[in-house]
Amino acid sequence: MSPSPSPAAAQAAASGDPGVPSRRELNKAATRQAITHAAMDLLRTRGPGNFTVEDIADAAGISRRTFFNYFGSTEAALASVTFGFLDTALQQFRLRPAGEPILESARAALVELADPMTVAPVAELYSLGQTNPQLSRSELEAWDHCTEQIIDAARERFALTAAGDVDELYLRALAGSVISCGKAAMDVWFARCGGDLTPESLSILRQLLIDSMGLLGSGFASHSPATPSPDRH
Amino acid sequence: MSPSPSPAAAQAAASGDPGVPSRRELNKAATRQAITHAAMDLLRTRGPGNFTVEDIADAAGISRRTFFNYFGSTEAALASVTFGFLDTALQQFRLRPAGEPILESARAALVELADPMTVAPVAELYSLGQTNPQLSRSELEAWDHCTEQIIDAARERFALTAAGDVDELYLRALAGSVISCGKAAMDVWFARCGGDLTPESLSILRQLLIDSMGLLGSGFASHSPATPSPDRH
DNA sequence: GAAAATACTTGCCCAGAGTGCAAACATGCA
DNA sequence: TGCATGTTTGCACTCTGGGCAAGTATTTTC
Repeated sequence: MSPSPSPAAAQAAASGDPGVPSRRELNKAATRQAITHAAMDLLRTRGPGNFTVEDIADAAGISRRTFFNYFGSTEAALASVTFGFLDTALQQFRLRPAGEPILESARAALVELADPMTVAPVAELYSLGQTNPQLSRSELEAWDHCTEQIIDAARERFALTAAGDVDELYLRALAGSVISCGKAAMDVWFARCGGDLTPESLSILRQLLIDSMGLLGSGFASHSPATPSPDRH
Repeated sequence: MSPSPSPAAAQAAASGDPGVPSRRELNKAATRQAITHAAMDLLRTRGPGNFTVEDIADAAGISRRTFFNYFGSTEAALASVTFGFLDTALQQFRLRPAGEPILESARAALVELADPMTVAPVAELYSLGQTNPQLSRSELEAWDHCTEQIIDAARERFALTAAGDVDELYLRALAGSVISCGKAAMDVWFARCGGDLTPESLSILRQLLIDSMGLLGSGFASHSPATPSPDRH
């Protein structure tokens, strides 16, 4: 309808993201959404392992074949929820000033996750999928993928401040540990609060994330592990 | 043939492991071995993704159906190699004195992995499977499984020295970080030495494992990351 | 040491996963 | 409008994974 939507669309397609999304992009995004929604619905109503790709496709109003154009498996469709969640953290991390200590950046990025809109889908996925090994495997993959991305982000940042080569061991060990600690905080939170989304529960999550980064920053100071540690051991 | 194999066998079956393994146990162990060997062979000769469960079964001299009595998938069969590898580390960890600082125990356990016989199968698996996403997923699972076990081992240990409740966050964050650092060391080693098994290469691996534990113990002290840290840059 | 109990293997069968291909359809661009 | 390019779909096919029941090996009992 608009006289010249084309150039804008072309630009959007050519460059990365910004600009006006084309019709095709909108369609794809909508289909993607429809699929994950349908998958989550089925997970809720039938429980893990009790529905097929065909069921999801039907519910999403597409063909089985098209489902596979978007995701490689039921679990992948569900894991996209976790991917989105972790991408949020990653974005936050990238926004932090380059001069900041890296653990501080990580802490800040992780704390952003303790937000109702952000954590809700993951909390639900977690509580529904707890028992299913297939699902857990996909979750692991999501966390691992995030680790890789943090490594890249951290490498870029260091490349700015330090000349010469970056210490790969430092990078990978740090990124892996940060993610592990984030995961640990989430696990403890789920175990303790059952994925509750009340403000109190979220503030517990926030504190757990902060504490886990604190532990990491202090080298897991050999305090008696029964002492939660905020002040001296 | 022997006059009374039965009582011994019964005892072996009844109790956990020790004692004389029964015929059945030997057969099962042999089949298991045959499967993983066959799978590794096929991985070597045809490359990842280019052989089926049926191929493995044929090569191992069993039926396809029997394969599935042992492993749920091709990847699971291959991942058993990694499981064995990580179990070695876990055993070492459990053998450490309870009073020792936990990071020191972890360091000691991980260093044991830098042994030709232990690391060889994993090194091969790693170099062959690098590209295959299915395989990597199974590897992730193995590391995660090991993390869970370390958590259990550490919890037990703390239960001895500390009264009262154990801090779950501390436990999970620590175990996760230790494993992540071990993984990081392995990754860097593979990238640098390509899974070489020469003494020099193994000594590099050993040092990487030690260094990664050092980083963890120092809270990733905010040194310039380009400085590999043993002495000053 | 033979028969009964138990564990393991195998073949058969079936539902579902995942993928290549080509025809139909939608969108973008001139 | 009409061509180029991207997306969806149906179809056919191979492979996975697992239930079941009959067959075979091992262990236990008498």
